[in-house]
Amino acid sequence: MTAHQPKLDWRRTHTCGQLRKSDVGSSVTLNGWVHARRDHGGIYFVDLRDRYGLTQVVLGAEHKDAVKLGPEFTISVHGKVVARDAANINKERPTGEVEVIVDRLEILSRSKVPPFQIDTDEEVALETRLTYRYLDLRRPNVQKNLVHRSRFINAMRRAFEAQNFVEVETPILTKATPEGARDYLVPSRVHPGEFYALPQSPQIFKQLLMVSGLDRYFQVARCFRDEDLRADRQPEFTQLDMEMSFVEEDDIFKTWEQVLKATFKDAMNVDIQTPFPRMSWIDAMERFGVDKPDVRFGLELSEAGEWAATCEFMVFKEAIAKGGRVKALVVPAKLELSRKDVEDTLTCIAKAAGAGGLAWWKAGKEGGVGPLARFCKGEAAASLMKAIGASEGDMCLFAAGPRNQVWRVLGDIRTHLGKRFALAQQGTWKFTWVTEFPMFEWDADSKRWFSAHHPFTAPRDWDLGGADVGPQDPKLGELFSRAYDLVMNGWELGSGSVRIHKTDVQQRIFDILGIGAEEQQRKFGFLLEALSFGAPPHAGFAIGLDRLTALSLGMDNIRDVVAFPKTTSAADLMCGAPSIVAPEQLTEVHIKTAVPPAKA
RNA sequence: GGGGACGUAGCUCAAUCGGUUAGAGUACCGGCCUGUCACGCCGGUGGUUGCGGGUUCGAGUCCCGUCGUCCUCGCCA
Repeated sequence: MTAHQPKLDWRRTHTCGQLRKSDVGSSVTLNGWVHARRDHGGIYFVDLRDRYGLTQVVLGAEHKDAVKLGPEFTISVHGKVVARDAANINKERPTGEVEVIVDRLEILSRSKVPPFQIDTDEEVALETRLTYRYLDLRRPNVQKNLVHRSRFINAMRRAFEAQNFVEVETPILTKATPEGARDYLVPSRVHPGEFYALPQSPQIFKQLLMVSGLDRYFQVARCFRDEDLRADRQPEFTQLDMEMSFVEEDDIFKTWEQVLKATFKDAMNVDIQTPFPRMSWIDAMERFGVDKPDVRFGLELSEAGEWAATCEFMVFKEAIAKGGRVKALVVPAKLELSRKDVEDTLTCIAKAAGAGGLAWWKAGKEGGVGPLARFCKGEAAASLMKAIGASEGDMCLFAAGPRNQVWRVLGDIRTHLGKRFALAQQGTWKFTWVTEFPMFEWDADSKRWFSAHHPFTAPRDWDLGGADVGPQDPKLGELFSRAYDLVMNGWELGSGSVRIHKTDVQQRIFDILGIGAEEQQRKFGFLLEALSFGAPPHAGFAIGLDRLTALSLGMDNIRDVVAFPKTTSAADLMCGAPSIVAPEQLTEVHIKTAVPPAKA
């Protein structure tokens, strides 16, 4: 007659971040990982950790198992919640006023000694962290980034749904595109010698959804680009992608301003300023020298062309005569740039940006100091100071040459100075819409035009002669598009455009890009066909969620907000991807590699 | 594809001008400790200095190559 013994239940009644003074007296069961252990001979303390926090559990001498507990063992403890003596309260922890006196300990899972310590904030080499990413993610500071990301994305979802958007999934196995980034290819088993491509973005599909009448679409979309990596670029990344019908730029801007305002409030309780200021691309370049200006600080570029045209400094004079530009960056005297700073560091930046050198002048009514001083005698000094808005003692830096180079030189220097003097106020999020980008960019190597944004972007000024010029016409470089970027704190967060919704316009753009009629049909026939069935005017936008969530945490490496990121060489150190595959697998998909089987 | 930095104990780092047996902290193992909270104290194990070659009486250190990680230029419609 064996009485039926109910099996002891090891499952938790509370999490490790939950217990407070109000729980004193109750019996609880906690599950978690052994974080830190403190053995005092007759008494043994364990900080038990789970996603929610740490709770100190106390084991008396009767628990012989306790001394066998290793770091990162997974255990279950049952016991009574007691209040700590005033002297023993840990003010650093939310659970620090209580502890659990354990009457039952069960080891759920043992652990090998971990390759690095989970219970410290010691910096560990990324190589090791990524190899054991599942352990790295146990570290509270790393884990909280993923939790934040989840909260952030869900807040965005709610904001879009509140505005009647429909979330639609688009294919991952799709078609290679001739323009843009390098595609990741997937061989087809069923169609020998043919390939799918992973999407660089859901661009064409979302436009087709507008043709379908979905009207408002969004998606948390994974995108793939086979290009080299950076701190802010992974080969696969996530966009919050959207598209709207019967709208123009304004509507997209307003929608996103609402979504981002709601998201920052919802996920972070941060109030961001809306509407976001708008700035044309040409203004951004002229004022800041870059298309993604950090507007948290001033230090804007000034115009020196008029002064340069009549000055005695031949480099300036000739630059203007050749149709180039001369601009200046006036660095206030209080920032204290030394001659060495200018002639070493800043000149180095200028040269890297394509300049021959960096002309400088410490402004002064008596002619100032520096290489430019001898051209600034008498009236010239005063007129230059007036032209560029400099005061006595300011350090004035000049770039002369083709406008793209002038912008870049001074833009790079401005960005550098912003970082060096910490000019940007931390903890603020300043958004700007940058609008009216150039339509085409000339590629000197292939001697043809490329879309600055993508080939489906509507031109702003179709009448400017664009409809008649041939595909080699330099005038195409003067055309602007209806593309726009969202910039925050000097980062490009996302981009979008008003789209072409007419077949003939789309065909004309393909013509200019050197995509012939036959190729247009083969590669984009379905899109051109779709546009011929009453396509509504539409526009869209996509934001890089990895960058946005990283920035909202004050980080500048997106690996910190990606669960399983890849290295600079696009490898996954944990699972060992990419890897060779069995010859049979290759045969099945009709692939023969040109690489000898060296690393087997 | 180019440039730069780095690679030493499980982890984080040190090692003088090229010179004795490559050290420290931490982790781990053993011992002690009933109020700690990154507990403390005592003792111990632990090294193909990424890998291969070269120079040298002698290489962690210098040279060449290679692999890996990071940053960056090109690239990323």
